[in-house]
Amino acid sequence: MTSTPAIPTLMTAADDTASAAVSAAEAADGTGLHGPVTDWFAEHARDLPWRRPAAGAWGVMVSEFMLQQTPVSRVLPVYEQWLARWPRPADLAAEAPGEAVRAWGRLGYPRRALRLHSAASAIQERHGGDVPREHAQLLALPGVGEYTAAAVASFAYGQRHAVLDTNVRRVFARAVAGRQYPPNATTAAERKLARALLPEDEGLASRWAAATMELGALVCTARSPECHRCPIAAQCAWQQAGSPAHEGPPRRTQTYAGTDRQVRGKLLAVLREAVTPVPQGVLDAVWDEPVQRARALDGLVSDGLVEPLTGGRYRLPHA
DNA sequence: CAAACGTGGGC
DNA sequence: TGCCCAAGTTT
Repeated sequence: MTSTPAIPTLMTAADDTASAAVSAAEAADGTGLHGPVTDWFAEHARDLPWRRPAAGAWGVMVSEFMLQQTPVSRVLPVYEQWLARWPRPADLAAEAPGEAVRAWGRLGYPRRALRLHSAASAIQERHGGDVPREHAQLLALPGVGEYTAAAVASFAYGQRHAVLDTNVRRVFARAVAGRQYPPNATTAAERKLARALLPEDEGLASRWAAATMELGALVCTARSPECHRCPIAAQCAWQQAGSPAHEGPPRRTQTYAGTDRQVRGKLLAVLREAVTPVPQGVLDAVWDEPVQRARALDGLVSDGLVEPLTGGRYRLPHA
């Protein structure tokens, strides 16, 4: 290392110490963080099915859809059944979308099931049935955003991409910016930092992405981080600052009880279990407030999650 | 860019 | 009990 790559700051005066710490560590392995974090990962990584070589790019992609806003423990059983039933994108694409919604079970955010089905169809039509390798082509698939495109390219194909999920953002917020939590929405500064911290070597970059994510999931957790188990605790800006509590606007929380979302969930739960079309009256029983109930059902229909039939009957979408 | 979008487990 | 949080994307 003869030169020190520029490490962007997170743009606040409070981050001077963090920037200095990272810049100083540059002399070692690029950041001083790569070795400790990837070594820790090599020893402590969970043996998750989508990390096994047999999972393939499709397995990785399915897992990424399911893991969006959803804990690993709840994904595991659904993932196994899904891959057993639809081992390739073509297998899913050949099914009615409603079957994807049904198999999604209670994972939540069922539009993901619909989008995964659409993505499988797009893969079949545009990419000959193989999950594309290029970031731009991944990003063009339904339900694939910035994070998922980078994750599939990195985890499935070993490419060098900044993978910025909630875990990584929290790790960087603490280790580098010295803050307890990252901003509510991903910022340009965070993207810049993630790119700057990315190891040059492709293989190492891929492991780094998975390792920082795992560190955030297992050690540097939101509620009660276990800093005594952290491989970079000694270099952590937040630790060095005395673990200051979060400042600024409260992190946005979502309400659920009494919302349309809850009603949609109840309606769809009935339709998932039904083998034959469901009469309006059965759906009416899940929620007593008629205006909200109708609005929720309309929403499900316009989202393509529910198909209205003649005679006021409904079912999961067949095409 | 804020808001919508499910569900369940932990503390 | 009730709030917080979980590998985001879309509009």
